[in-house]
Amino acid sequence: MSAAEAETAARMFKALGDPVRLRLFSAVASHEGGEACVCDISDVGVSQPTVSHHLKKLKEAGLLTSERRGTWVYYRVEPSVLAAMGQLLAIPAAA
Amino acid sequence: MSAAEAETAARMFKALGDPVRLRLFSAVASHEGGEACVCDISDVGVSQPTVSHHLKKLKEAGLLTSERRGTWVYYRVEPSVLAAMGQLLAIPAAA
DNA sequence: AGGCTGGTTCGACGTGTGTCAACATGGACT
DNA sequence: AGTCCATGTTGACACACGTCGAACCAGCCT
Repeated sequence: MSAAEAETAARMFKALGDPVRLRLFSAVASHEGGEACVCDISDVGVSQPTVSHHLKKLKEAGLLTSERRGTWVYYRVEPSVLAAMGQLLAIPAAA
Repeated sequence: MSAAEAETAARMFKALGDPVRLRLFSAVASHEGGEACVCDISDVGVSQPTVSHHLKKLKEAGLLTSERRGTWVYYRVEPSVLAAMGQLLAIPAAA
């Protein structure tokens, strides 16, 4: 594994390396229709600005995409990135 | 996903959220026999104490186990933890 | 015993990260 | 227009993290 590959992949793992972000990500992923508005998932024990901050981090890492529809902002998971991470873990597991 | 579950899982993702650790982990996993001694994988661009520090972090996260055999210390991946992480990513990918 | 090589631990330094309160933005509704 | 509500942004602070050099431990070798 090259240094550049590691840099890219580590950014994704790092994005999930926080309990709050992991719960937010899981909440979006398991929500009906694969998308959720912020108001539905902001009960994770931290203040609302902190939720927004973490969602921004997840978006920067490429794990989520956001879209504004009227008053609310909806977040959706990016399946391709998820598959890449899963494959990265599956290879050593098979060996 | 509960707060306790997120805490545990986030520790594993966080452990892989560093390029150096990701390369070390990948090197151990892809090494012959599923195990590697530190001297075989310590060419990742950082000093040797730093390598030891990161290996300790991976061990604390439950991703690696270490065993001393004579002069050398061998590290090995923990397959069960790997499978748990993969499942955590596979569930949202399928939905 | 004494030295040599491989690994770990310690102490310290700079940087990054998570968190919040306060403020700004942007759309809906009257 | 003007107000309200849902989000995002900014600034600031404490804490954790990555990194290194130096000191320290654990086995082999002569």
